[in-house]
Amino acid sequence: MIASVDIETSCGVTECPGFGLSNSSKCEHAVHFKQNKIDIIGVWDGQAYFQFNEVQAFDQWLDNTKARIVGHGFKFDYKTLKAKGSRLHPRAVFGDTQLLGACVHNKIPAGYLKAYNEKRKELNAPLPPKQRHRVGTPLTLKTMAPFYLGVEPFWENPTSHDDPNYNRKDCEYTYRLHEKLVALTEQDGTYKFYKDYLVPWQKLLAEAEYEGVLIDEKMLHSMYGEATRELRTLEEEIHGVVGDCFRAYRNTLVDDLRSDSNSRLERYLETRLKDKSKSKAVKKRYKEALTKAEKELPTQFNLASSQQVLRILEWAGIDTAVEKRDKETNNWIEKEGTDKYVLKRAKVYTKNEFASKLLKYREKETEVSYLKQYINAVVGGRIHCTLSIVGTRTGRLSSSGPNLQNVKGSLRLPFLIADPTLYDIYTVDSSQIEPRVIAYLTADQEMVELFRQGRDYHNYATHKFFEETRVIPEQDIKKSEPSLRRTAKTGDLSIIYGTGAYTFQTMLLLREEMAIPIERCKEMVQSFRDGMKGVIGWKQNLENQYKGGTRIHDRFGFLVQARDDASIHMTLFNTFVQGMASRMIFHASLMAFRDFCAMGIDAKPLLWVHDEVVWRFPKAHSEFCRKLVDKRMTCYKLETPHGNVPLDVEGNLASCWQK
DNA sequence: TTCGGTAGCGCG
DNA sequence: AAAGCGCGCTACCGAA
Repeated sequence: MIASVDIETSCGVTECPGFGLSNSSKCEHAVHFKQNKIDIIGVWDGQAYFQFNEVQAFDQWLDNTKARIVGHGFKFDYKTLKAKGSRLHPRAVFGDTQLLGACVHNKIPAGYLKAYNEKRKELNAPLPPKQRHRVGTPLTLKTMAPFYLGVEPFWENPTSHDDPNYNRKDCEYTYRLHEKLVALTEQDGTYKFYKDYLVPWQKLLAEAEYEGVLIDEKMLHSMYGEATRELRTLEEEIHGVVGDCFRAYRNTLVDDLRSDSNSRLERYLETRLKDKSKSKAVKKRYKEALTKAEKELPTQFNLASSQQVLRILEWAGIDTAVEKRDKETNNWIEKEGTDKYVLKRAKVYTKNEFASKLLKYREKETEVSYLKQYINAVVGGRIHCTLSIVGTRTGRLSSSGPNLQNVKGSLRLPFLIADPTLYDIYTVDSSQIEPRVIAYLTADQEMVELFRQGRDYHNYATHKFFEETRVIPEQDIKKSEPSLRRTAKTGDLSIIYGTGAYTFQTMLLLREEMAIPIERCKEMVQSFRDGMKGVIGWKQNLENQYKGGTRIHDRFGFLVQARDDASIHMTLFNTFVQGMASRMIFHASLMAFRDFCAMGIDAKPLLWVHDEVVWRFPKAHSEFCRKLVDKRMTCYKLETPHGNVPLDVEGNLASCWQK
């Protein structure tokens, strides 16, 4: 028997002012599986609706019926149920309509969503803030049920989320949606991908999110304190330098206030004031208000304001002109910017010291804001991010709440990941998986041979970029031409995806602080492309097929799609390579995890950063586990007419997360 | 006061 | 076409 399940939750932190509220401005506890409480567990078995308030009753029902459960975005429900003591086993979880929705070809069109969200806006207007209808996306039940089932859109009262009637509706619609979307995906030929990969992947993610990663809170706080102090020093230094500039800026603000005050006063005296004898008193009032406003003006620049930084940069003689693409017309337009590119340009081309100062400040400021995020995210000594498997078009994972896929290398020290007395932490990444996947897909003979012979891709690329280096044996490039190799490394992957000379120049400036004339960049890009004719040709052919309506699937059965609002040339091939690489790594972690489970070894992957996986291994078995994980990551058969492309991994066993 | 868009930045 | 792609988060800022 299949049954759909949906739970309603609210803040479960008794000392929180939002306690018991499902959707309040007080807190976000209702959506954290460790901080929420369950108000309703609703179940629809196709015939009848049941409701439980206690997980024990739900477990009892599950034991009796042996139901196979479907849900919508059920990972959250699963974690919450488990955290409240439910014995719900992953085996009992049969499907998820959100994952099905990601697989069906006929997705909700943009126009439909637009209409939905306009209606939403209308209904939201009279509602109190923070208690409004949430935005409808292509994968929310609120939009999927009306679209695929033809039922009326249903607008829950957002202030009382625990209304049993709404829960019943959610359960029923999930149940019907499941039947409908299974049929649709079977027609589309995507059901197999959903069943064999997405559902098991989702279950693995649920286990990892549930466990979370252990944090050394003491270290985290001390790093935050230290970074904050350093930031303050850098900030003071900058404010000390820009004093003149600030006073000029402040004068313009004062002038603005005065002229604004004057014009409002005049208008008032002319049009509103009937009793002219009161004009003196009015003037006095305006004068006082003006003085007060002037007193409240800032006493120093806000360095987080790009508008104000722009003034500083102009004062410091830094060129702020940048050229960007207009989103609508796709034309190049002149703009002003204060970003890293502008600052590095000033630092490298004109040796501007102020630019260096600001770069240092910005870097520290980012560290502080990241550390703050992590401090706020710790619950019970751990951070539990959410890993979304349908959040990206490419099929990569995305991480949120907080995003643990963009943690600066220098900030990874407090991430113990798991109890160091019991576990070793294994950080393993797949070496150069994207060019390897490219070699496999394109079956380019040179690239296949390159990897088969265990050679280095960046050395190879250096030969493609710089004709004059071809007299040097490839294996000697790294030590005899390190600078050229770094240049090649900067562009050897992205140029295949579409990077041109101008972007290449920018990347060289940002990453290597190299100042290369554009003509030289053009030559390098051209030279590289000429050397990669096989790969570029395959890419072109893929794009032509896609334009002709061919459905492109990767070896997992994943449908490869270009971005709607961008050119196929820029996104299709990248999507194929990036996504497939990520699926290979993720699936390898599932295979290894299953191996460990079968052997009774308590090893688990806890974090995925695209081509990097962070595991915890029981100390007694870590060497064995390491070998098995490496094997699972490298055992894919990437067959080409020129032989199989080998894979390679680089792993590090330690007591915390390694860079 | 809130909302939505933008700028900027981190990771792969 | 001077065409890298893929994400999430914070602060700012103008409009409502």
